[in-house]
Order: sequence, then C-alpha cells, then structure tokens
Amino acid sequence: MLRIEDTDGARNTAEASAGIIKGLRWLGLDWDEGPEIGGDRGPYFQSQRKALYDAHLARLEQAGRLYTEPNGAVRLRFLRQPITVNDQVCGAVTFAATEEPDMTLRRPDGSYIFHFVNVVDDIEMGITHVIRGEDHLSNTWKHIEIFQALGATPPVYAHIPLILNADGSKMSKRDAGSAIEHSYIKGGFLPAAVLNYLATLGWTPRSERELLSAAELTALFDPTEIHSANARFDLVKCQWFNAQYLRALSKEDLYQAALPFLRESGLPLEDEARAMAAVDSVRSKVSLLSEIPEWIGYLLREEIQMGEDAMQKLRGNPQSAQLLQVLHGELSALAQWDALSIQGATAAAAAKAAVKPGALMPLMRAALSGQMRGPDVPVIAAIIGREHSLSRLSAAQQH
RNA sequence: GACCCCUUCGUCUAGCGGUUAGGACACAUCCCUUUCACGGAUGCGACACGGGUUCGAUUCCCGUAGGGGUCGCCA
Repeated sequence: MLRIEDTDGARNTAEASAGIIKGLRWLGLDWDEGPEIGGDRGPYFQSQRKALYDAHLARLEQAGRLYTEPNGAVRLRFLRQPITVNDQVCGAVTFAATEEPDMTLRRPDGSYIFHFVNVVDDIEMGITHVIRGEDHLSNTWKHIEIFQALGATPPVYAHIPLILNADGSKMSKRDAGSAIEHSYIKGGFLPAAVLNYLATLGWTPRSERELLSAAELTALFDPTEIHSANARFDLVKCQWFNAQYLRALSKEDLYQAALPFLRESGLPLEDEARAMAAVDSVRSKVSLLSEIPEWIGYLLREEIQMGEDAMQKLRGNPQSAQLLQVLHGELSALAQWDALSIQGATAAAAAKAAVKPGALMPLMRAALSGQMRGPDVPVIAAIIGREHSLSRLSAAQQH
C-alpha cells in the first residue's frame, strides 16, 4: 500500500508527491493499493482523511486523555509508564517516558500532527508491519501510547539504520544517492542496479551472488536480518552494480535505456541500426548510461575531432601516410564490409607493408576515431561504414 | 543537557566462545590485448580502546571514546 503523508500543507505539494510516485515506479516498486491504483481503504492522501482523524480525536476526548492549550492546541496526556518497543531490528527497547512533554495531536488551526494521523491511518488501513528509519525509534513509544489509548494493537516494528554519506555525515535530500530523479535517473543508472545496490546497504542477502533481481531479493529478504548499524553510501560500488547490469542488457534494451542521453547530446540518430551498434560497441567501456554519448560521437557524426594523442600517433611515425595508403587499398577492395572482413584486410595490409598488425592498428584507430581508446578497430570501421572509413583514412594521410 | 541505536579491512559486509578472521567494491601488480575497457590471477588491508566473565574472547557483560538519532504546534 502507498500512503502519501501530506499533512503539512505548506511543505507538501502536488509535485512532491508526484516525485515520490515517479521515483518508486522508476525503481520498479509497485503497490496494490494507493494513488493511481485505488483500493477500499482510501483516500490514500492524509490531507483527505480529516473526518477520520476528527472521529478518533473525539474518542480520545471521551476517554479523558486530552486537554486543550489556551491557544487551542490539543494535547494527549501521557500515562507516564515505561513503554517497551519490541523492534525486529533493535530488539526490546524500553523508554521511561517520564521527561517528555505531552504530545500535541492537533494544532490551533485544526490541522493534525503527523504522529497522530499515522497511528490512526495504521489502524484504519490495517497496517501490520512498520519498517522505517531509525530516526523514528525514539518516538515510537509515543505512537504505541496512542494505539493503546485508542484500544488498538500496535503493528510489528522494524527500525532500520539511516544511510550516511561517504564521509559518514548525515545524508540529506541534496546529497548524492539521495534523490531518485537527480542522483539516479539523470545520473545514467539502471533501476534494477540501483535497487540491487540499495538493498545490500544495511542487509546482506544470504546468497552466493550479490547481483540479484528484485524478485530474488524479495524471496531472500528477512526483516530480522537487517543490520543495526549505519551504512555509508558508496557511489563507486553503486556504479559497479550499474556496469554489471549494463553489460547484461540486450542490444535493444541497452539502446532504449541510453536513448534519453543520446537525444540530449544531440547526436544524429536517424540511422537507428548504426546508433544501436555504436551503443553496443561501448557497453563494456562505461558504467553509466550518461557516459555513452561521449564515447560514440565519432561513430555517428560526419566530422571527427582529432585528439592531441591521436595526432601525435599519426605524426610520430614517418611511415604513417604510406601505411594508411596500403590499408586504404586493401579495404577498398573488400566485397563485404563487416568487422571480420575488415580484420582480414587489415592483416593483409600489414603483411603487404611488412609490419606487424600491432603497428598498423593504432594508426588506423587514430585515423578513424581521432582517439586512442575505444572499441576494437574493425568494429569501429564496420559501424562507420565503408565510405566514411575510407575518407577518414585518406584525410589522415595529410596529417 | 537527557534518552535511544550503533562500532570487523578505505567502503559494503561474513562471523553468532576455539577460524591462517572469509567475500565484494576500491587500490596495486601480472596475464590477456592494436588502444581503452572487460575478463582471469595474485597482492594490499580490519576485529575502536580499557576492564571483566572464561581454560580460551572479534564473538558475552560493564565502562570510555567515536558515529548516528530523538527530545516540534516538521514529516
């Protein structure tokens, strides 16, 4: 069930809840009841459940547990008895409950406080398990007191440790790894990879492998195995997970996933087969989708940008022009233009020029891509196509 | 200030009285190789500190230190 906790009208906006829903959907997390789905325990926005809260407040009033401040705020009178939280993660934690001031349930303007509406909703919606951040542990005895005051049984609690930044400081909404949209979607991550990594922070699947699908994680999950210590967010390891998932994607799926970043980069994508081949050729070079465009620019654009190292490669060898000319000749004669044929022609050119293929390949790479790193050279030539490959080889002879 | 949770390699962790303290990421080296990567191999590297309990503590208990959290008419 998804319930939107938007009791604070000033801070909660439609965009905020839309962001939550979008983030959950992106991660592949769904819900049986709630916004966009419906269900018979709604409404699922706390801002629409005021009548329910009024009714429960009236019951507490009848039980003599409330009093009203001069300014109109309504407070619950605590019983001042020790309360033990039986937590699935932290164990039995007892709070003396003697020092805390009585808690406010309703503000002078008639709006309700989060703690109260949460308890009411948990009762009304039949919530059995509450798994939430450890920051709520110290307040849980207050929730239990409200449950008991309403004659209800509290749910099973599991308070999980908070995730910290890499330097151990508290993670806030602006920090890397915090916001789905900003950190992951725009960062070039795959949902399954992020879900997998996040699941291993604060909980270790009892499995030989750590690369696990949502279904596998779900099957393996046991709340009593959740750790009780804070974990730090490690962006590098998260990227490693992403790289693993990237490599496992089909050619088509990888292209679809990369498409938003390709479009944003302005690369020409009219020739979809070529664009798809280009993306596929660098899958083991990158760990993020967002890195792909910079790796494949020369594969899709008409013009190439000669890098400094590539220029030096071409100029460093006095035989460059001659070697490239021999290569040009062999490649021109090819009947088939595919990586394997190109590989063969390159070997033949090297033999004809009496040099090792290892001497020719770097020159060919520099000429075709203007860079000294990238996919296999024959693959580059195959993707670029015969016409552009030959013209680049000719142009490079001028350097 | 009071109260609560926590403490194993740099990071995520396995361990639940007797282990050469294991794995993953990162890092280093080597192999593979036309480049950059991928992949494979090897290496580096930890039980916060001090007391107990015990024949024996990483493991159990108590302190100390350190980290995180709560004490709202925020959620």
